[in-house]
Amino acid sequence: MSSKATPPQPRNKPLKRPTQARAKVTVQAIFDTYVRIWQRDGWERVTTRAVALEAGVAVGTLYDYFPSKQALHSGYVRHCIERLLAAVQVQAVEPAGLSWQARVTRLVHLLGGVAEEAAWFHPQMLELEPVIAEAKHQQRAYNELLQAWRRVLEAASDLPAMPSDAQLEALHLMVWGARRYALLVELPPQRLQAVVAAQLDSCLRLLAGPGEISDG
Amino acid sequence: MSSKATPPQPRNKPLKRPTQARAKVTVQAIFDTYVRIWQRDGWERVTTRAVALEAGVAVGTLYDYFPSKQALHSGYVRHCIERLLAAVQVQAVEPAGLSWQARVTRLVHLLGGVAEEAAWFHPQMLELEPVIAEAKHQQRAYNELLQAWRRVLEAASDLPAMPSDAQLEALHLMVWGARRYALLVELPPQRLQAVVAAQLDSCLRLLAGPGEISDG
Amino acid sequence: MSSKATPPQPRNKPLKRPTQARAKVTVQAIFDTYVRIWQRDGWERVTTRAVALEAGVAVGTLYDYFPSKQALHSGYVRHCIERLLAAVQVQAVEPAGLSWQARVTRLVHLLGGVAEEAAWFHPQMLELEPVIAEAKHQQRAYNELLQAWRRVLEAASDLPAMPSDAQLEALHLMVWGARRYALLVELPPQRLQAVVAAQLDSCLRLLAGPGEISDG
Amino acid sequence: MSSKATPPQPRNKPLKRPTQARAKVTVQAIFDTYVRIWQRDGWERVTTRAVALEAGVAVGTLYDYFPSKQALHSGYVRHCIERLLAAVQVQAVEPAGLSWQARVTRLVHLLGGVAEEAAWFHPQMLELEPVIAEAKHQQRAYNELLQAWRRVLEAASDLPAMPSDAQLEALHLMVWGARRYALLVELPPQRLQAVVAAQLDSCLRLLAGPGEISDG
DNA sequence: CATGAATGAGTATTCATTCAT
DNA sequence: CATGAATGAATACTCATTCAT
Repeated sequence: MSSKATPPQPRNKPLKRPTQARAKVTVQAIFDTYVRIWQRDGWERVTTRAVALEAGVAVGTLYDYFPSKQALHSGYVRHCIERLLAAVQVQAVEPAGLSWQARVTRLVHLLGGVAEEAAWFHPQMLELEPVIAEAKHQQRAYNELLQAWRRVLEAASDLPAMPSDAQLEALHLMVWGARRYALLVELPPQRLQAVVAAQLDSCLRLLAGPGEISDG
Repeated sequence: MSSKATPPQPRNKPLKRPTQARAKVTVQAIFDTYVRIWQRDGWERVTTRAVALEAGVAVGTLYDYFPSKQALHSGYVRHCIERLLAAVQVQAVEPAGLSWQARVTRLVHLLGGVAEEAAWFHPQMLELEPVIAEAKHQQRAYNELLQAWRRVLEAASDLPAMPSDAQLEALHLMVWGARRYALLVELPPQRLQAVVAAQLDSCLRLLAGPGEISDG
Repeated sequence: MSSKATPPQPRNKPLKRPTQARAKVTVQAIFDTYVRIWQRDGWERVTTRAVALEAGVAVGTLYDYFPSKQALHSGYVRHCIERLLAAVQVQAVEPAGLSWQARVTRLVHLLGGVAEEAAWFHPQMLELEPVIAEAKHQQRAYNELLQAWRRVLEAASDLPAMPSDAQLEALHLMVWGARRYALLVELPPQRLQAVVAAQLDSCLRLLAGPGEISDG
Repeated sequence: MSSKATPPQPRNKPLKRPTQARAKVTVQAIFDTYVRIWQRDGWERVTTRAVALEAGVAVGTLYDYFPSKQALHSGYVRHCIERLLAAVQVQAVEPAGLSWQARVTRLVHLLGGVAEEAAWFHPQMLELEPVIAEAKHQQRAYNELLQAWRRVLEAASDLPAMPSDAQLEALHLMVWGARRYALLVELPPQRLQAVVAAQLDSCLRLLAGPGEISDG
């Protein structure tokens, strides 16, 4: 009888799912434009209108697939992490018959190479992620990558001893965290290369066994 | 209707330098409020108006000290990094007569402890920094911390061999980057502790000497 | 990116007339959904898309029958008023041989009961009508209902004296306006009932004849 | 440590209260413009931007005093009802020594005259009120006006008999509701005048006493 | 000097309407 | 002939910044 209306609640689901081929193209164009604007003009210039227009669609179309700017960002990050994990999972164990050192070296380079591989891993984006979204994406990636390390090492039958969980985490944190930090401070490629070599050396030593450290 | 303000034209210079004691107190209050609001209410709530009001000054006064929001942020980060570097520089070399291992251990813990030490090093803030400002602060901190490592190791007369520049950088990147990354993924304290131990072990090995790594 | 629609240029005529039986069903479904959404979710949620989808047709189909949202609303209100007037006209004169008091009582209750009778007379809707459409529907209903009063009273041969036009209008305005206002302020049923009784009493007196009013 | 931020909740209090004289002028200008645009251009054209600009202030200034469009509307309606009630309360009892008939006549004309008195009582606005806001304003006005009737009648010592509560409500509903409805259907002034006379007559009879109604 | 009222460009988001399929 | 993907003008609201008092 009176104005008992359900309170307006923001949409949280996309109106449409990109089922048709045409729609998939649209979504991909939006993702591409999203990251392009970010990199070219900075975060402040990433507006839904700008993304939509530069992607060649109307704002309304963007909102057909992403119910909010936040959802666009989350969707993009999920998309990226999916690709990252897929790449790691496939390549990490692939060529059989490698020494464990070779395997680890491959993985370190694979993880490191991720940055140059594509714009979708621009460090600024991941840096900002926890601020504008939640840490869950990062945490998922962290755990998945930890598993990747484990699988690589388990596949290496000649490894002297499987590292402890803590060692594994240390390994991953050092390799991945150092890489992220290097991108952040924009370490020149040459220095980066040298650093990666030193880092790899360190990893191999850690995995090679206890060794002897003289503690005077 | 009354005062028609000309459209915002950002100034280039701060109008005042905090030369007087009273001014320093004001600036400190602004800094404190800045980080307090950030932590309590999130980045979205950090507005110049909110900061000024909660700091007990008028918005205009805030703008007397900081010509823009950007300048406020930069000023705050500079302030933090100054304190960080001061702490490192003082403590790193202080107690003479330590073994190099002890020195390195001290430094690693010092760097690691920095995050829990105080709010002025809130990780979210540094994560966001490159997005809303430039990378220069991070770069300066990076270089200064690299010097800290060098000084610590140079002060250790019993160190077998001074590491190469690349090794030094690798060392720092791993320690610092891993720590940042651990904060990002919110690694539980217990696991963090184990990881730090493993990491420290790795650092000590690296510095202990070339060792032998059998590369099949 | 695909179909660039020209900016909305409202058409002037409905493209189809619901001549076929199937079309009438569709129109009825749209009307039903229109009012259902309004009542359930409030005016803000009444969007053409929502109406069409919930009615089980495509938006485009809705626009085949109604050239604009405005037209949909107007069509619905016309539909309602048609039904209201039909009900009044049929019932008002029907049982012959009633006293004029009984006739008036019947009409008052009929008019009053209209609100509780069905959703198609939701008061909010009529309240909003003049805002989003024109007053013409209300005016037409007003005039028709005035005629209903006249017919009822003309059919009552035992009525002492036919009231003047002004009296007739006063009668209707009081009965109908009071009812609308009562709905607006959500008068509780019990109080409403008492009020209706008093009101009816007043009507009967007015019609009974001049009476005597001592005006000091 | 992480992004535990209080969720952004829309402001519900004005940032400023119009304490200074200048501010009061501003608020009044906003109110005037609000109703002017509504009447001149219709509800659809009432946008916060339009109101602010035509009132000669910036949008931000409007939002300094009204935290939302809803609040602006509510504030305006409250403002109007306040004025209405003040007028009624003052004038209803004022000239002592009047007959009860004269008092009632005065009140009826006072209530009726309200519409011509000022734009702030435009019927469309009150019609829309329950849709975009809550019924509470209307209910408050209803109750206050009921009290006005009671006071007026209590002040009339020569009134034959105090009407029952139901009769009082019926009286007010008829007078006020009829007037609202007459405005809605845009009854021409001449007919309105005649109707008011008939209505007044009816009221006086109702109050004069039981009378005799022959019910055949 | 400090103040805080006023500014207004800019943001995310909605929804009536069209038309290619 | 129905469909629903795409359109984009328009809206409420924010907040860094200024300057008259």
